[in-house]
Amino acid sequence: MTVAESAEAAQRYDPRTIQEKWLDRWVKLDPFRASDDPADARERAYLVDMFPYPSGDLHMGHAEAYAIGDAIARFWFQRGLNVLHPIGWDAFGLPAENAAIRNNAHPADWTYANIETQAESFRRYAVSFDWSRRLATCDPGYYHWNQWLFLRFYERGLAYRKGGYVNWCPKDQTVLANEQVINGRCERCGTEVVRRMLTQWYFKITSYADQLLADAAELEGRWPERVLLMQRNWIGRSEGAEVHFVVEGRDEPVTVFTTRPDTLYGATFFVVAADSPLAEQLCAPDRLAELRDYVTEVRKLTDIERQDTARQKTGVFLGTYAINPVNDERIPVWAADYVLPDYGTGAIMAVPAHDQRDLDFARTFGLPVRVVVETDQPDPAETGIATPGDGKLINSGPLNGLDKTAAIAKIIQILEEKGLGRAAVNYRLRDWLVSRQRFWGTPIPIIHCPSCGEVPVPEEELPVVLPDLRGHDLAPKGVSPLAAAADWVNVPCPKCGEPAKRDTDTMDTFVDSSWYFLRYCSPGFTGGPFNPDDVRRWAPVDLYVGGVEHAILHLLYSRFFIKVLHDIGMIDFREPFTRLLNQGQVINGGKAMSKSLGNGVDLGQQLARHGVDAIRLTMIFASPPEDDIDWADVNPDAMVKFLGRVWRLAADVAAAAPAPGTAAGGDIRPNEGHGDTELRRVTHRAIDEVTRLVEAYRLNVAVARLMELVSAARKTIDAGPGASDPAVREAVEVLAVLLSLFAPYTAEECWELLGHEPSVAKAGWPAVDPALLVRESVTCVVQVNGKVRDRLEVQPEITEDELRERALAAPGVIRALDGQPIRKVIVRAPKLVNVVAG
RNA sequence: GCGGGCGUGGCGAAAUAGGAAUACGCGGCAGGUUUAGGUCCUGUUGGUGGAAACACCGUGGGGGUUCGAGUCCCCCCGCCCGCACCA
Repeated sequence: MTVAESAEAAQRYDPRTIQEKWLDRWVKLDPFRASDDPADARERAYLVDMFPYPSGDLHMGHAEAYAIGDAIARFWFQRGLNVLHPIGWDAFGLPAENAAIRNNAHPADWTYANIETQAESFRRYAVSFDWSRRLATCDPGYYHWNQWLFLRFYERGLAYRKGGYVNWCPKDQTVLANEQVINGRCERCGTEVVRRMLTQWYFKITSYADQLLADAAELEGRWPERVLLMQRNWIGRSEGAEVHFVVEGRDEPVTVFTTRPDTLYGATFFVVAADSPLAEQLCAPDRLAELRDYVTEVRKLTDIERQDTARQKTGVFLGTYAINPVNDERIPVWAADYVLPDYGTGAIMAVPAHDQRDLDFARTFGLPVRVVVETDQPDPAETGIATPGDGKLINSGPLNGLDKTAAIAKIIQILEEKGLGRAAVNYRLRDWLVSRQRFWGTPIPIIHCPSCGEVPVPEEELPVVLPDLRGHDLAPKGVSPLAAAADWVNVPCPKCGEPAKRDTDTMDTFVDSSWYFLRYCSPGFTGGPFNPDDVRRWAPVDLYVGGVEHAILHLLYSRFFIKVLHDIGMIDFREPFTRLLNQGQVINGGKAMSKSLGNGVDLGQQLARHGVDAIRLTMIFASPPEDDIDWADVNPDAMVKFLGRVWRLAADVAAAAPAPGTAAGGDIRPNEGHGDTELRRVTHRAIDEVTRLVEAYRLNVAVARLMELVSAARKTIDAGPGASDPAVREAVEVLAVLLSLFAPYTAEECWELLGHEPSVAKAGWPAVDPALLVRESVTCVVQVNGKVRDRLEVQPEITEDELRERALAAPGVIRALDGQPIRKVIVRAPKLVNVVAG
């Protein structure tokens, strides 16, 4: 490089050189360590970005999510808070196993290699993490505590094993939780899920259904409304009653749940889920063969077919009768697949007149329909349209004449008095199936002993470390690959010492992610999952940033875990995430990026082409954080251009008025009222507005304000007092600090050009001079009949009378009035006058 | 079907508490700098009419409340998301 060339390079904004320089310095400086010092008086703040799954390198979606979280974390740092902003990896899971099968390697090799790649990319992406706290859930030092927590759940009856129908993914050869079945398909691979009868481990999340629902109210306004709504729907609380029906030939009554006990007199038949054990129990012996044939047919249906509501109703009569407890009527018992075995009690009373599904069934099989709620709608038996429930009860004995609410109360009272039923609440939520027949997960710390049964692994023997199994076949076979590790499986029973076997299933990875944000508080702690003192200091998480795809799964499970830990007495709060911010997705050409569409955008290439700062700024500026960004609609070069303008401002200031020595600590130099007042007003308004905008997560608008500040500073240099004006230095120093939230490399470089060290990250948020926010004059809009006809420059403190007078004299007003009489004048000093005429 | 959200320039988007619609950026147009292109800088850019001043229209459509509505209320249309035989 010649001297002339290097001189020119020095005057050009060069993102690449800047990046390399600061990346190096930050590693040494490590500016974002959270302080655990109890004597640190700064207010603490805890921000967590949902941790990534280490499948390859970071992608465009990560770039958006972490740019948003980082802007807010850096804002908190600049505001002087003691910020905890950690990172880790959700490192167990199927893709690692599948990659290991493909490459005949160990899942750990693939996982840890990807973690290193992502960690390096995070550094380059300049995210303000406290790197001393990084964790990976596949470390034995982490999953040790999954096992420990599992045993705490087990002790309290919150972890249990039961047989029953489960969702089974034939491709992944493992069971799935209900939450992982999306439209009848596997959440991971999209394969249609089938039902299988298996014995599996569950967490009793249903015990917390009411609390999960009740506490959601506290999150109102702090979590996105749609997430709360999805959770409420998922929990699916309904109020009603349980009613006991005696079935002829059976001693024990059968209980049904109904939300409409008031229509009990309209029950004309009884339906039990065909594939529940109850169906066989209620079936007359001579009908058993028919029932079994029917169940075989039902089994052939996939969940997707079964959920098709347009499907013709099917079922079989079981040859028995149930007795309606309020009128002793004999009603036939049927088995059908429209009644679900695992909702309510798996049996219903059918009221065809007022329930569409029951009516469809009744019409298919010629069963009677009896109207018990009087409405102005035509007869359901004729129209095939069930009439809804609001009206006066008829044909219902003591309920006649009552409306719905009164009838429900009355019938519940009658049922309870006679011991025939009671008021009841039912939830759609089912227990969380946590065992998986896969290798790469946390081993379940239970030993099965032929004589002692389930025996917890003693605490001092934790962690139960995964066997290596390197070179073994990890391919899914429907039983856990761990079963093949004979040395590992066969152990003496901890209780009796006789030969026993380890449980070979592993835990759902959502167990790992249900509490990782507590582990960050003390990642090396060996006395428990977390150090309670540290958790008390930092948790709950003040702001949680991540995608809406976890609205139910992860967020519901985490809330459940926190409630259990609270009840165990390990923590003193009941909700994990005080605020939740769901960022949008990065799409391309209106569609999600995907290999099959060939519309993927590679983050590495984007960063190489435009630089980290420009990509971060593109992500922030494109739209509000919650909205999707269509990469086809954005232009990172525009951000490069903007960053170049900022850099040149700093270069101009440095050249025009070299800083008098270096200001260590890096405070913005007090301006003491010098320089161009107009620019100073713009600067202080920018500080004020950006502060409020970032606090409200309105980051795209905050960037727009920075752009305005850049334009104002440029004008002052080129067409005003020039680059040596103190107001210009002040503007550019402020700009560097504000910009550091979004474009840290460029901000650092500017800060250094302005004569500061060691890092803009240590600068502190600039203070607003309130005197500069007061406007000298205000533009008053003068309307005639609501239309703007003139504008006046007025003093902010102008009186209503004076303003009215001036407005009526304004030329635009006189012209618009054209002699019409004035009926009314509305004055909103100092901004608006509306003259009503005619 | 049920529940929720959203419709603003050619495009991404702004608009404290009902008070200047379209901030900021992209794209377009014009000019300056430049040998040229690019870079950079400046101006301009909702529609219609007009030389201009200016007028009229304009936030999916229709109605309403109000001195005043992108914002509040009612009806409709369109798009997106969630749930979906949940008794």
